[in-house]
Amino acid sequence: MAAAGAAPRRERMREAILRTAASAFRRSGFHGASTREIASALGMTKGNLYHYFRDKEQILFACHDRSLDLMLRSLEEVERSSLAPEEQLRQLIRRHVEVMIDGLGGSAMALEFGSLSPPLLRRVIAKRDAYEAGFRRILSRGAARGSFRRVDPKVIALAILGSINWVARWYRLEGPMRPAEVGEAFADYFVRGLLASPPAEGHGRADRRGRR
Amino acid sequence: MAAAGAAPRRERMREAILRTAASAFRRSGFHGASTREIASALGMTKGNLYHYFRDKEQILFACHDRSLDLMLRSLEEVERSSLAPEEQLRQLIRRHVEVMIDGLGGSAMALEFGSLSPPLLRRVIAKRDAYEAGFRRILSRGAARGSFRRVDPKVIALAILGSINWVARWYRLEGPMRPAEVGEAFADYFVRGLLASPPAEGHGRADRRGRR
DNA sequence: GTTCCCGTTGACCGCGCGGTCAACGGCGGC
DNA sequence: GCCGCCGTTGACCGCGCGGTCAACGGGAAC
Repeated sequence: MAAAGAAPRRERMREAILRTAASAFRRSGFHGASTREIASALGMTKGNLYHYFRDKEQILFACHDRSLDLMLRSLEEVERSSLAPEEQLRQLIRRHVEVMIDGLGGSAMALEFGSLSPPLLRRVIAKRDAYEAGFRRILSRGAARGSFRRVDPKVIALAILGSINWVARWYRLEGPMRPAEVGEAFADYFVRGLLASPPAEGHGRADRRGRR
Repeated sequence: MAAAGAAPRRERMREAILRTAASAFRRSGFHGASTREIASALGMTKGNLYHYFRDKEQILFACHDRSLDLMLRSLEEVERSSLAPEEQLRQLIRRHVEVMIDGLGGSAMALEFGSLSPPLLRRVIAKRDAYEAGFRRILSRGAARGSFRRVDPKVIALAILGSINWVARWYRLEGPMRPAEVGEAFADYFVRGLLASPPAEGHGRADRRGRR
């Protein structure tokens, strides 16, 4: 056989399992989705899952870990670019939305992680925190340049991320909107709420605020 | 006796159970939280739960149902008021955030409902849809008046609601922010992204912005 | 043709789950 | 002072879960 696939057989199987499992976890929750059910959706039996993952928890962990890696890669690329902060933010939001929808495993960020044992939980949280920190960094950079209003980056980052992660709860592939359209709408809305001056024109030199 | 408490004993017990259960469901998921664990957090034994609710599913259903009723009541009050749409939206967001945090272990709207059986699920979805419809109505009304930009009300409503529901995932009472501050920050941000003309800083709101 | 290995199976295990129920006890009504 | 009732218990049940393992089979390597 030629190395066309590029991904070793075993690795492709692991990925298929993660996709299926993530989807089941999202539908029924970690404890609600049985290993039998996941296996059967893949056309195999439960025992076989354990040749690819040590246990169920490792599957949940891998879901989170992979999708967080995807997100972190997006973040890195966007930050390395020379785009203005508002454009960086727009792009990051777009990509996050698309990973959330297309990268089926992607929606892992919306899964419960309360069910992970402390060591694995710590690793997931560390990556999630790194991602959130990047988000806040972009907000702060934009504020420093004067293109964004000065907001609390923590709360606003969580607001934006919450919206995006929630997409996994309502988006349906059969629906009328393409993933990219959702991403565009979100990016537009969230960036607009941050801009110091109205987008169309007018350098309305924002007010100097500083109470409290 | 003196009707001071106003709520019959039994009803108060039911409410306590719902609070505790909602919190457990949020932490571990519906299937991950055992009835023994919920009962023990209330200082009782599992069997006793079944004197207040027929089964575990009824508990989850009641969580959703009550918090949706709260939200719908908010919506009704806000819509009946004569406030401008942007002020209605601001208030609705504030109240939703606060119910989410303070309310019935509040965050029921953020719980999985995939575990409900079809008949109960339908009832929950009906109420949720009614609430979302109200949200969209306010957006459309604002657009009709020219105070809001013309956006897709569906997507934007889901964006806002996602953010708010996500609060249940990260808000900690021990944290630095008061619930009302989160609500204010959200209301401000989400309304600003919708306004057709820049805020102009004079809406008589007693907001305090700026971080330390 | 023979060997070996890896992906796969299905029978099996113990556990903790959701849910049931007979018994009980303390308090309010009389 | 007695009765009846409601809230509460804890022993109990069957089930389906996550996880294990001996056995097997078919394709690649030689």
